[in-house]
Amino acid sequence: MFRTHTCNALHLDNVGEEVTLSGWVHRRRDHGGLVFIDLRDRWGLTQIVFDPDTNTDMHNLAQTLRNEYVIQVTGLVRARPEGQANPNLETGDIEIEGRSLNILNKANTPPFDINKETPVDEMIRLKYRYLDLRRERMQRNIVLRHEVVRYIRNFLSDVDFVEVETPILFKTTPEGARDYLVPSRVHAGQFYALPQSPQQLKQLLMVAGYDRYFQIARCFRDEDQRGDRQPEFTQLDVEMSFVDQTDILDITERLMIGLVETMSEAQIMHKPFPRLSYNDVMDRYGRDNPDIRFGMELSDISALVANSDFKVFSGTVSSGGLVKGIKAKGLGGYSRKQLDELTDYVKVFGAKGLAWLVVDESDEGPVAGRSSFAKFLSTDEVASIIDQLEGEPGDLLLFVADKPAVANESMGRLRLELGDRLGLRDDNILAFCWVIDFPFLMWNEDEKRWDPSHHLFTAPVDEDIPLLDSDPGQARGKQHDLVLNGNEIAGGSVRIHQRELQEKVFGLIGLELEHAKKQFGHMLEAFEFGTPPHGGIASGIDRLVMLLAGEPNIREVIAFPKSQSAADLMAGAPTEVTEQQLKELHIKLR
RNA sequence: GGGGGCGUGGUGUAGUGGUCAACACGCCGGCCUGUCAAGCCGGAGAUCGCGGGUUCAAGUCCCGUCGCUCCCGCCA
Repeated sequence: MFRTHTCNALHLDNVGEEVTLSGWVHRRRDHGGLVFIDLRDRWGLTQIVFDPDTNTDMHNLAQTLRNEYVIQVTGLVRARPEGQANPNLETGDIEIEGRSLNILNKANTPPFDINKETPVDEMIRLKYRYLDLRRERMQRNIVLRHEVVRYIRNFLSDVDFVEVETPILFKTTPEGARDYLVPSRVHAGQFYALPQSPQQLKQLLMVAGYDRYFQIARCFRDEDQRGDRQPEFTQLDVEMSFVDQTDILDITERLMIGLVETMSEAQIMHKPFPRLSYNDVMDRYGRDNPDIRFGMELSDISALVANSDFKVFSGTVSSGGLVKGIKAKGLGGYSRKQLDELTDYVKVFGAKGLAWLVVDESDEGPVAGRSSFAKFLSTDEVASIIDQLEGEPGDLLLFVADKPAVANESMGRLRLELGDRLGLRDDNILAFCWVIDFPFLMWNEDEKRWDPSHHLFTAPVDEDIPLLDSDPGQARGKQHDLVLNGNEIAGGSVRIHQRELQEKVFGLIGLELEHAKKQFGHMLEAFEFGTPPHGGIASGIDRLVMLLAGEPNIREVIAFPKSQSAADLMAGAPTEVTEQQLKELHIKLR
């Protein structure tokens, strides 16, 4: 038997027991006489004391111990001497008087500190991931991740969901992200694709009558990485039959609230979660994943400046653009340099510039002080702008005039930046909200056609179905996104379950029926065998755990993540393969 | 595909044209019987990511390249 207890288990009431512990040498303190060893396992630390008076040979052996040696110790639990307890340790009231020591395995000096949370270059952490995973931060995150997944499984199982595994080797779909392809040996020249999500399969499970399905599903997308995007990631995938959108939102909301209140100390800002329309959030926050922890909403001043002499504003409005502003409370003292920084910030998102105005005090109330543009406007126009943004002396007003997409995106991002600068984004607050009533279709200017704003199988809002013929851009879809502190953490929709409507949508997005049949024939055919109304949602587990753990990127909550260039720095993947392997797969490199 | 940041002993950093590349932690050795980031003393350890160039002289400047990272594009 390697151990009788783990390293976080012993307390004063175990005093007098002979115990055996196994683990890693976390730290050693060698006093020449006494040798103290902090023994570590996943559960915690226990101090072992080796005393030369107890057993000289064993004490000598203890002096040879080094960090990360794997050892087994048997000894007597005893209370620490008066005043020697360590309140920072769960086991800090006791120690083990070492009576026998067995070195199970020696260890090389690790390339970085395991026993300290010192920063280490990410390349080295990834190369020695198995050592990084030994560190407290990663152990905490990986265990949290397990607890999150366990909570989800229990919750959904308790309300009659069935977990079903779906294939990893599936079929390529040219829509959406780039696929990871797997060559077929048996079928020369043909390829499987790794699923970008189990979308089609979960809908087919509804056709099959499983009614309530979920899966902790691995998904694959061959796109460039971000801090919150890995080539393979994990989704909580959910699909339900005989539901409308409200049913999906309600159960997801119950799951999220239960999960977060169990796993996190942070406070949920709004219960129930606000349900906001796409148009509303775009107007107020400039993006479809708003951070509603703080106000500082955007203000559309297009109408106020449509006829002004300032061509940057009026010209933008007359060509269908927007002029949107934001009030940065108390930042009127910003220097030219700081204003230039903010200008550079919005330029990243396509804005051509940033107009600014500092509000000053006067006898008649707030007036324009320093400004990049006020001189081009009438006094009344300036006054109406200050009035609409509720500018007060000392405030800084900022504006972008551009196409709606650019004005919204750049100002929406600027709002987040200002929120950071003003310390308004408190990590101890979790502000969930639903975004619904998305446009059903988005005009694709490059291809001159409509694209589905969510995916091909999303249903339009019932009352908007006639609009599909008359004014498709105005139709809303039964899509829903769950947003947490400005991060999209789940998204889904009610699906189309009737073939006629599905074919109509294919037609709208310019997908030839013949082509559609080739790609999605199995779906279309399935829909004719008695498909229940259904819908669902999928949630990014990595992002969710990242937010719950307070980590800045999802690599910190994934045991073996890829680098930004999609490489595994530990194992060294991807690699070249042998000529023989290529030959079997009918592949010639070029 | 594009833009920014970083790359110096094992780790984290300092060094922005001129001694022998500095400091902390770690490592090795010695001393040390109540530490818990133990302490004190001593020591080893770096062709400054790689290649090229400018210069009397390059860790430092220039070009290229590789890697990590952040962002834009991309991500139905």
